Amino acid sequence: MTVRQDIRSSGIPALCLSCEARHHGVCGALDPDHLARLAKTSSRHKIDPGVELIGDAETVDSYSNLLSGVVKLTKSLSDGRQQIVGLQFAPDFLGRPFRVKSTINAEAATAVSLCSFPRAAIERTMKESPEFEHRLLKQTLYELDEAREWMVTLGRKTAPEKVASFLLMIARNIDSSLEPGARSACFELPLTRADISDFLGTTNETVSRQLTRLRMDGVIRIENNRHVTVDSMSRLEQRCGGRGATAP
Amino acid sequence: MTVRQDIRSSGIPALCLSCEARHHGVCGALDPDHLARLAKTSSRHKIDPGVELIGDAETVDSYSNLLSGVVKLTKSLSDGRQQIVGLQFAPDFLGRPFRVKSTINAEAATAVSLCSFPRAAIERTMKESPEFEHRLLKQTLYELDEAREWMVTLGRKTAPEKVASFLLMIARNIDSSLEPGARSACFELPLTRADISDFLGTTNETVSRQLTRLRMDGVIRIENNRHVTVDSMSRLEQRCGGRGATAP
DNA sequence: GCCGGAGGTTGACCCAAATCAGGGCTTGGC
DNA sequence: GCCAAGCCCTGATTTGGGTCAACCTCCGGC
Repeated sequence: MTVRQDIRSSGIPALCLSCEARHHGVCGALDPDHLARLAKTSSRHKIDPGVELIGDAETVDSYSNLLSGVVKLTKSLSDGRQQIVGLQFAPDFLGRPFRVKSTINAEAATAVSLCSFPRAAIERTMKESPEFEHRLLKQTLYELDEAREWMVTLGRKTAPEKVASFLLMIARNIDSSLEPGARSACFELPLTRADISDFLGTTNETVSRQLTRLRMDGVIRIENNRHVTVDSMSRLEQRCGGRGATAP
Repeated sequence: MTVRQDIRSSGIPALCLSCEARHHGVCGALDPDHLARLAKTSSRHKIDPGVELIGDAETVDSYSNLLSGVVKLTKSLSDGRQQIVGLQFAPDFLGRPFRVKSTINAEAATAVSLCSFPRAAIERTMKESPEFEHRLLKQTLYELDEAREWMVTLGRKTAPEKVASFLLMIARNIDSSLEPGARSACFELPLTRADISDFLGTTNETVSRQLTRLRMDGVIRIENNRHVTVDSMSRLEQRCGGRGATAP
């Protein structure tokens, strides 16, 4: 409480205020001294869709908090085949600790604004504040869970199930007012059809076909290619291929 | 050094000695006091292939270090489709911090021996020793990298490429004497054909066909279904579909 | 020895999704 | 207004790998 007050009054970027909203914010854990010191080194950036964040000279040696927008993490094979291996939403933390060269590309999927810190500042904070590292561990564990969830989708689901699962995941991440038992949802798709297919391991034609099928069946509506309304969340869930059953 | 001496003389299980072998061992980071206290709570187990480790009453409330053997982490859909989302080799650390119910199944793929600690002891150590948590963060980051690497394989590689990639990964994990530029390798497959297909998102028939194709082409030899000799690592690598190129 | 089951291989067939191709809508530049 | 470039949709065709089925080998039990 006091911490957050202090942040607000000292003009530290808004990201730190929102960190507690999702469990993988990393700043909320800091005491006021560390926060203030970290804040002095921070800088804000606005990034256009399609711009690379990692591999770019300006940001390669920094860590950032994502303030708004969506960032896609991709890996490619040498012949051009590409796979999206993760999506980051505000207020996720961007950057890979303990590693100089990343094998992952990060690219703005939508317009993105972020608040970045020099590598040295973050690593110093990490050393001095165990609680900060603890938060980072939690975010990493969360991302690992997400990645493994998608491995099931990539390896075992059919094309219709993949697209339904994707819509559900986006709905839950974008439409933050969404309750677990909500009957409908409404959001802007942060990705093009081609991006979605890179995420799902299919082609843009297949994504397009499955979306029209969902439209025809009255499960969703789409306006302007991007604005999606899910009329029946339950019917969308049914098409995801059966949520993980741990016991046989 | 002294630490490792102390461990040996105090009869602490061997796992702690091997932790420094791979970067994701977690015990090497502890000071002697913590180590000794942790060691008192430890117990050793031998597990047969096919036995579930998580979901089982005896081990659900504990963390373990894997001493030998291979453990597969799986997720299933309600209709029975299954995906292996991770493999753990000695001396990996098993267990999911900060979470009571796991959505993941862990099962011994081969005969396994492990050394387990009660949940409370590990969590206490984690609180008191930031260095311990730091190691855990590193292991988690490493597993995240592995998971993302496999997402590319699952989403974008063909069946022949998948099988070649799998063999290469196993070779690198099992045959620990393997140098990056080695010309050949030799190891026991820790998984059945069905397991391999669950890992690669295909069927056992496809795995079998691709293995015979590799045999016919003189890239590998197989004895007793499990013992694999890679005669030409370079030709195997060529069939993996082109290692990740970050820049286009 | 006989039997049954698990794991592995191979062939024949078929289908879901990739590929190829064409066309429409929107947006921005000139 | 006109044109070009993205992005999206849809139809026709092809194919990689899934499905089904048969058979083999290796064990362990009795």
